[in-house]
Amino acid sequence: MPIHTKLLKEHSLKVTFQRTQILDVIEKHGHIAIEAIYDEVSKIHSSLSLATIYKNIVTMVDRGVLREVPIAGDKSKYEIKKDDHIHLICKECSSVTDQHLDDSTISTTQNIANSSSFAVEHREVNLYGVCRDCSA
Amino acid sequence: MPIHTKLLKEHSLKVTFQRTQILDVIEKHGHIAIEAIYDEVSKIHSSLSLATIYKNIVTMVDRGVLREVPIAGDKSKYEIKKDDHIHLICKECSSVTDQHLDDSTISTTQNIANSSSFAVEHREVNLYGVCRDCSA
DNA sequence: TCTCTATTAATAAAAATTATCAACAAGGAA
DNA sequence: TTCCTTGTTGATAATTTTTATTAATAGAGA
Repeated sequence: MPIHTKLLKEHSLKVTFQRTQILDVIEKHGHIAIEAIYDEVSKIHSSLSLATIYKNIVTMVDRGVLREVPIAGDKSKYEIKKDDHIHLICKECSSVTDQHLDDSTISTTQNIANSSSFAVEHREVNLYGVCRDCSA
Repeated sequence: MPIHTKLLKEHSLKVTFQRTQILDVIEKHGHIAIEAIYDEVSKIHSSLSLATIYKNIVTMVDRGVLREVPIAGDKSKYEIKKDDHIHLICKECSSVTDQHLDDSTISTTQNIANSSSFAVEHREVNLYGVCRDCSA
């Protein structure tokens, strides 16, 4: 069974062509904005409605299939939900790349939250700057 | 000289009534969305235009007076720019509170960025969850 | 295959953001 | 202080982004 079919079923969502295409495109790009998903899925399914993208993004975020990555000064991007990690966000080319979030940082921030009696559900660590390619 | 007058002058921006009011409201709330700034400043300056808020937010972010705080599932909020810090973001009441970002976390993330030859300009550490008040 | 219900496409509507431009105000120069 | 230049404001239009509506369609279980 295709990986994204499985993912949808696990979250009790019907497996439609549109949804699997959306997930394929997100997976392929890692992080991608709504308009760009639409542009790309439209290539292989020209009758696709932009509203369908919006609705599916909303439902898949709600169900925990996707996660929104809000970005300062830009549109939000979306990724397949996975364990908390670091984002390196390039302000030149607006690329987003993942990095492992180490346990010490997790526990340190956990302590900070605990001291405020704040119950953390997930962490967002974004480093804004210039990527290797753009600084060359 | 009022603190926000000084802040504007330091960034070579004209000191207008609207700007100082906007900064006062942001300072008072810590983190606040555009529509809410408009609602509050309008109370004491009824002829205020919403477009004026938008234009000023954009220019003050550009000049480094303000910083955008993008939030997953919500509108961006804005804060007076200061050293990198942690945000505790409550998904119940959508409050945002600041916490000190410790040096060890800064240096750990710095190392991660270095290993990718990524030049960090600023860090965004957001912890999403439920605040003390809302979990009571 | 049939049936039920969720999903899609198309489109309208609403909400959010940006652009335009004449009137006005801030701040420096005289 | 007054004048002048230029940036800012307010009003509004235009654009962009997102959500709602609804009839037709397609997925998934019986």
